[in-house]
Amino acid sequence: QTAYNILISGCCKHDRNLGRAHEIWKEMIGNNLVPDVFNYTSLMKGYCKFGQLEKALELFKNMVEAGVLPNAVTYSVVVAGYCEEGRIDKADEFLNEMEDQGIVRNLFTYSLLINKLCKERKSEEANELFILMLKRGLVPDVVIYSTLIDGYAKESNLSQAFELYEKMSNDGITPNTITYTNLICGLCNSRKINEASELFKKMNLKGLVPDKISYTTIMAGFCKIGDMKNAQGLFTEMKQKG
RNA sequence: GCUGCUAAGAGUGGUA
Repeated sequence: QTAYNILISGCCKHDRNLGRAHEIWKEMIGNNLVPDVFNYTSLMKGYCKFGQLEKALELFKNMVEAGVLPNAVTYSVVVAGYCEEGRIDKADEFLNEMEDQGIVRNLFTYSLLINKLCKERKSEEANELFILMLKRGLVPDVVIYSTLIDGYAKESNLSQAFELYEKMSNDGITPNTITYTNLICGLCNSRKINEASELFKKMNLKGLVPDKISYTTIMAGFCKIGDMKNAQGLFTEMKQKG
């Protein structure tokens, strides 16, 4: 059963293998195995990821009818599917149904909604949701903070972005490479390359190792203002460090 | 084809 799930989830990573995933699914059933919540969720994720939300919803119905209880992961997979289609309203509705079933919203479900709102450049709404989440007693983590920071940074609302950065530090949550990259990206887009550069150094001083994305982000910032010299310097450094 | 290796969340820029 677990072996089947490895195959199914593996197939679900590329849309061209979705059909294959379904065949494995059928084979599994043909071998008298009853799909469990993992199997359902894996296949549903494949469908959600590649724009076939209807099929995922059908599976959801099937599993409930078969007496297999969806868990928080199952719900969040569907929520991700709704978000993918830009249906935040439906996603939220679905989460209400989840809560009716006695499963509370967690960091993952909030993160999905917050991320989608941020991507739609609705950071204020995202922030309101974030505050609601806090009121419900959930403890934010570095992912949620980074998501929100990115949202504000992308709206060029740098003051809010840095305010959150301060807040998370006060809350004892350590910013990671992604958090810094998000801030740096915001600074670069506002042509504040000097501040971006400072932050990049600060990040290194804190022992964080810039990755490929950190480098390309700040390099793009230098390129943007025509400072090819520094851009190339960073590129050299990047190659040296592997 | 790019970054795969067992179910859910975050970051850059891409070429056909």
